Amino acid sequence: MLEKRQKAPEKLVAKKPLANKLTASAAQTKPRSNTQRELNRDKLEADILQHAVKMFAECGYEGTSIASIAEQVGVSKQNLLYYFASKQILYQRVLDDVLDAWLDRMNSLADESRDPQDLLRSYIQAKLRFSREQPWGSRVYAMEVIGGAKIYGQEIRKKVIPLLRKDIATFEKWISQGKIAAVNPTHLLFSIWAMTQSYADFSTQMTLVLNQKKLSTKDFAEAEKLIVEMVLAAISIKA
Amino acid sequence: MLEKRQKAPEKLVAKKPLANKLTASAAQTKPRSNTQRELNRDKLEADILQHAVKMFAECGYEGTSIASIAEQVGVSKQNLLYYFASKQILYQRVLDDVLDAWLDRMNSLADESRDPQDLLRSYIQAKLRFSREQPWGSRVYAMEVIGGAKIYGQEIRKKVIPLLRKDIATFEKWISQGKIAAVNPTHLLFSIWAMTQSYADFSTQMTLVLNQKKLSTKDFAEAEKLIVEMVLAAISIKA
DNA sequence: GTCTATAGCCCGATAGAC
DNA sequence: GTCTATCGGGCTATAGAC
Repeated sequence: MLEKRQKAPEKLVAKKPLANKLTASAAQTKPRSNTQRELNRDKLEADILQHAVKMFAECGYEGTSIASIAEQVGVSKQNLLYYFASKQILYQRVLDDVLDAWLDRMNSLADESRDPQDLLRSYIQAKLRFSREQPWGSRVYAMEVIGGAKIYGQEIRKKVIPLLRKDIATFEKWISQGKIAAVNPTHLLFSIWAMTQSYADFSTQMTLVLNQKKLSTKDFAEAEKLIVEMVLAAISIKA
Repeated sequence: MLEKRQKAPEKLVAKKPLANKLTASAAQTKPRSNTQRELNRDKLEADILQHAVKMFAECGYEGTSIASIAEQVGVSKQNLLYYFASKQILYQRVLDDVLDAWLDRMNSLADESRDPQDLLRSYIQAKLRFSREQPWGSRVYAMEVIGGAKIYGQEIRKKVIPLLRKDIATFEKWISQGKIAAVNPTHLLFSIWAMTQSYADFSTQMTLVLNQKKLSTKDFAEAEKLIVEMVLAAISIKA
């Protein structure tokens, strides 16, 4: 099982196969045509990534064949492999993009000019919005973590864990400053993460309960209201 | 993608391949030997299911080969296929057992002799205990749901959704009786589910944050304390 | 960059001897 | 019930023509 995934332990650089240096040198002779080509390449890359994230979310890493992604995009499997040299590189690029988009949205909790209440409200809003707008990315990330993060663990260690620890440290500072109640900061963060994440990961089950085809804007608004209420109640200092 | 999974749309009965009627007739001639055989068969079946749930949790449905499960159990792939006629039947049996064990543990919220506070505390405790004691089952279920419940959706509709709706109805009754605050009952249940479930599904990420090899009893105790606090605070009627 | 062709492997499942 | 043998098919990835 593991051998299959790890039989290529060489450094897999999830970057564009033909780097921009090529573009730079060729741009001196045929600037316009080359720019056009570059645009096409970026467009196709974006197309591939967009379909890949959906298929990985629906079928998992092993359950998704590059042929099926290529079919959705409308290119040949071999052509897809020209842009992404291997399935694992494509998968890592998908997760890179998910993390980048997530990091973009999540403001830091460390802004000292704002109240903990305000910051937590924004944090919950941002994470819920990510679940709503990028459910496939959330799900691919979730499946990777649930399976033990066999492929993307190192990147999670580098990019996600330090951020979570920083958020926990912020909670601890608030507690020591008497700004919020002395709740367990680690599990508070885990709970916020769990509640917001689940609106992407478990939406299938939720829509079955609600008897809807998909979660509506109203559902997310009500979710936000309840989660914010619960978290603010948890950190409010009892009289 | 889908065709592969659904190319066998005949009714897949996830039951023991050789039913007990065989045992009953043979038992009249060779009662002891047959009972012994039956015990061996049950033991082997249990062994297979135990290893299968771990592998499905770690590698997903498509990522797990029946050969790798057989290897773990110590039988041949063909022998495994004698007990479970196909990979999909084995997978469904795994999920059947997960649901059965879960339903066993989860007491109903409908016990009218107990307070909402007590019932919710027990509910959270039971669900957290399931995450702690059967993390693999929880993860297999989670992965199935995240991927859209393509294989097990019908069973979820039949067995899980009605229960969740019943729990929500109980919340609504409590609200109408003035026993708890008028929170959104649906999203309250989603939140409880999310927070408790995540201690199985996201334990990989949690242990990285905590810098531990695995979640400890103490971690679960602290989680329970915070989740119970948050939920009870949410349903407490403001003065 | 896109195509055809195919190598090389793993997989699920079956057939049939014992 | 367990074994050996194997079929038929899908998969990733590469080779090489254009």
